[in-house]
Amino acid sequence: MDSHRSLTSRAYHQIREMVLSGEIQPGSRIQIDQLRKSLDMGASPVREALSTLSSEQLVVRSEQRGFWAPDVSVEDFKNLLDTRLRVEAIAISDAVEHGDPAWEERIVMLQYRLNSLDRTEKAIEWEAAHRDFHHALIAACPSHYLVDFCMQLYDLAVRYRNIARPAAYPKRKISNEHQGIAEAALARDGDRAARLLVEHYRKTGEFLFDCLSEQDGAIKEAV
Amino acid sequence: MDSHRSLTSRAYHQIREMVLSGEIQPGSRIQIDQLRKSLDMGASPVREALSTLSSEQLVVRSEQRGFWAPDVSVEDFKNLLDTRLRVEAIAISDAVEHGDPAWEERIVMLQYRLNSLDRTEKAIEWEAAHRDFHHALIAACPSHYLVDFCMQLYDLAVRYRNIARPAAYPKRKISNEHQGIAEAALARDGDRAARLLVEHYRKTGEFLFDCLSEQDGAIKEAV
DNA sequence: TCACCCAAAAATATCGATTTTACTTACAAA
DNA sequence: TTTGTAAGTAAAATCGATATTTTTGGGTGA
Repeated sequence: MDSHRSLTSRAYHQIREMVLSGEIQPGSRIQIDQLRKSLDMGASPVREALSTLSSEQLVVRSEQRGFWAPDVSVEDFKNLLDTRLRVEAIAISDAVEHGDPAWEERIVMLQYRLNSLDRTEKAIEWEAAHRDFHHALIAACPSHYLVDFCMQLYDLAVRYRNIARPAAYPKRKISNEHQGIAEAALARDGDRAARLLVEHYRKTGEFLFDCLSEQDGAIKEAV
Repeated sequence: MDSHRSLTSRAYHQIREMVLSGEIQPGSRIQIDQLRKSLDMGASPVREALSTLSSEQLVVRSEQRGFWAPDVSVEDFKNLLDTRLRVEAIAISDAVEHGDPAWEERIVMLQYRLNSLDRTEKAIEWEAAHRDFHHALIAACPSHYLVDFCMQLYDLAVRYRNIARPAAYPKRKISNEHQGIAEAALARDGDRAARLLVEHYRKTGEFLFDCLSEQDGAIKEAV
């Protein structure tokens, strides 16, 4: 990729992936020296990457004491989801209002791609396509501030999805939901698109919510 | 301050101030070596600070080519303001719904402090108090994601205010507007608080909008 | 005059080593 | 026991130097 030219950006992307995937456990310490060795680079690029990640909430920095993977909690996930629903509803309405033909075509293309990929067999590609699809929906929103914020929340939500580790994905046809949202967007029905998107997130959210609560329970029992 | 213990955080705050105040001109290059000397420290803390700032949109990073102060434009300010109005309206409604006595007391206290300070004679203190006041209004919003985002947008807006350099501040009594918002919030009238807050920002926004447009005109004439 | 290429200069990116800070353990005094 | 203190250890923070990359400026040929 173009953005992996410098060691700093390689470190950024790799550490980011480790946090999002749950490979680095929530609440656990992130040691610079250890990363430095496993990534085979000096401390500077690692520190820079961690600094950047910490202002994206993907890493928590404690002055003079190092870096940590953020804690997770049902409470936090509730806030995250709730914020996302409301902000992204605004973003998609804006996008529907301002989208041009290129915006439409990209949505169509990505929806097709998403349908072509098997979620479990081609997990990496599916993840990337899913993110691209949701980005494409709101990409025509004139405020890049809003779009960037939505994608930041998207990433944090994906982390919760990975950490909740659902035994199996729900049976409801997610691709149908995607199609509904895309159709509403392309039909320039902003309200409907927003409503369906919110519903889509809320359903996924509640499913994960249950997974998380079970884990919490299991942990408490173990103690 | 507590947060200035490390060189990195000193660098962060100082560079941030330089960008927000307009001391570093929009679009101009930010040279590491120059900063390193003027701040009297090594390159590492400076780079870390710049990395952090770049993911807060206060600095633009161009891979392998260094760092720059973000460009400004009327278009961008429009987006920024518009985003802010809508997101902060949500935040203050939430805060009004969830605020506790400590939240109320802090608003009262900060409004008093703000009124006691002269905007031109005690500019630094006024700025800090103004930021604290606006933060206090939304601080009871349960989603720290939303609150943090609002404050990020607040800072970007302050940058525009500093860059627009209004010859004189408008005559309208800003403290009255603040009081109106605070009263509505304390009376638990979320809708009214949101409406007044939006109005407050929009008025300031349009005022700055004019200043910026004039500057644009002046620049074009000079060329 | 203009476009193009190459060498010198400047600036960024990175590393390895040093310094500083925070945490832990051990021990002594109350 | 509890409290306080001091030495030792581990990790982060920082620095100075080196390696890479980009930019600049001048010269050449069409």
